[in-house]
Amino acid sequence: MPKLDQSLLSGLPPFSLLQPQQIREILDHAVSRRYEEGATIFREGHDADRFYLLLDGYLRVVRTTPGGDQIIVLHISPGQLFGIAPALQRATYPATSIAAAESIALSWPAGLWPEFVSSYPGFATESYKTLGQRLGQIQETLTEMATQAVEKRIACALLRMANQSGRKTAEGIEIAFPVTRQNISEMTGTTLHTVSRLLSAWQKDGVVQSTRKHIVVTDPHRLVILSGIQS
Amino acid sequence: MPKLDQSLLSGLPPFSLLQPQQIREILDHAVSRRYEEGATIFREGHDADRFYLLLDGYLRVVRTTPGGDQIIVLHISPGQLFGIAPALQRATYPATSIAAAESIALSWPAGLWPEFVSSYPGFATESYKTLGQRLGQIQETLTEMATQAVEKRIACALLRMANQSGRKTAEGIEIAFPVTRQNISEMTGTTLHTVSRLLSAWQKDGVVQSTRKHIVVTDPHRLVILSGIQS
DNA sequence: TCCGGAGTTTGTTTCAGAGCAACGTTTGGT
DNA sequence: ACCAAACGTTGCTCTGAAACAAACTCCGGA
Repeated sequence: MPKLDQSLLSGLPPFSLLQPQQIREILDHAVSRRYEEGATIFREGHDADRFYLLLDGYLRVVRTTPGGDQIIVLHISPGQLFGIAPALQRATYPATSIAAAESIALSWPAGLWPEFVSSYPGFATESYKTLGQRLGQIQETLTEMATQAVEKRIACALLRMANQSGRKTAEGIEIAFPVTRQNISEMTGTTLHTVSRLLSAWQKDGVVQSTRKHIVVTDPHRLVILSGIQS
Repeated sequence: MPKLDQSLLSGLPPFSLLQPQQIREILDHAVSRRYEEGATIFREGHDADRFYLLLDGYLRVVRTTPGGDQIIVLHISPGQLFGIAPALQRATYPATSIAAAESIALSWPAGLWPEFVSSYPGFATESYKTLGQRLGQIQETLTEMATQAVEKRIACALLRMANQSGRKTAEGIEIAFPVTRQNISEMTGTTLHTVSRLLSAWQKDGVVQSTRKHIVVTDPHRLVILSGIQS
């Protein structure tokens, strides 16, 4: 178990109002674990017995259809709570979460949630705020999926990843975790073939630059235009 | 303002644990309003200054794209809280809600939410439970949208409406509020043309029976098969 | 009773994108 | 250093569903 430090939590919104003593309490009850790329943190349908906080890395939250198709519902970045089904009175997790890159997460038993909410000021507020954002985000994805053509959906997906995890580099905005064409197709409800073709075309146009599992958005502005977002 | 009665609330999950005195308090702060079919309760992007409870009728929760396309994110049935953006620390509503049939709703100022949560036992728990279900439901719709063909999506949409608002009649399960082909197309991300064709075909096969704005599922079992759900 | 608009049906045309197939390339394990 | 597996590319075909077009039917209001 890695060494845990107060500073890990004190900078994060759900815990930022707390006293050092309280943070110590929280860490005392936490289990810390490292997950390799591709490892599963919890599975859809399993007992929702813990809730989690991602310290480092990136996660994919994934649902599988009875037919075996997968789709990526959202990504989790460091500092975010996830697997908070227990807070919503759910008996089981509604989706699977998988490490997109090597990741570290803390977790607590589900039974501790009410205690966190009542004992730690701002914790409930911040958690439900996150939840609200997530709900809004999914609604947006749904809308997009229902109304936009494949090309725009893929552009949006790239922009969303760039926004959430983008590192600025000399060439452009680099997506901070490994992404395959298959992954993008699972975010947009298309096939890896179509994604591959589009990415090639965009690369030719100088909008993106990609090697296997690694994407840099070289011309964000043009991608925004392709995504069809206006404002 | 219609007359409000204790029994209106005492049977609903968020309030079922409360004392008559507490319910009286809640009603004292509530505003009750009637909405005609097609009326807007609140609009996407507007200040989230109230939260609501649907007493009677049915609502559509709708999002509009910059391009002017609409999609129906979910339906609200009597007894459900809605417009609870304030509870999620959102400044604005993320979607528009429209009365699908003549409806009656109570509402309270956003500022009262924290008080409800702290004063009324079980209120927070039940509300967040509803929220969890809704999140799960939207994730499911998203998955469906991303992986299933139009025919299956429409079958699923019909089943969902039948489930949520179905009245058992001699002919089958009747959807309790007015639905146009256009509406169904907005739930499934297709065109009213495609919906019309499919509904006609299914009518010929004896699976559904529909007149304008009114649908009865005559053979639910066959519709389940068409929807591709297995278990 | 007639009119107009909202909702529905049906036919035809068109094309984006899925499906299939085959091949190329990178990567990590032994 | 090699091999196998994972990942990516590209061409071709074919179909599901959108787009376009044109009536038809029902309903409420003047």
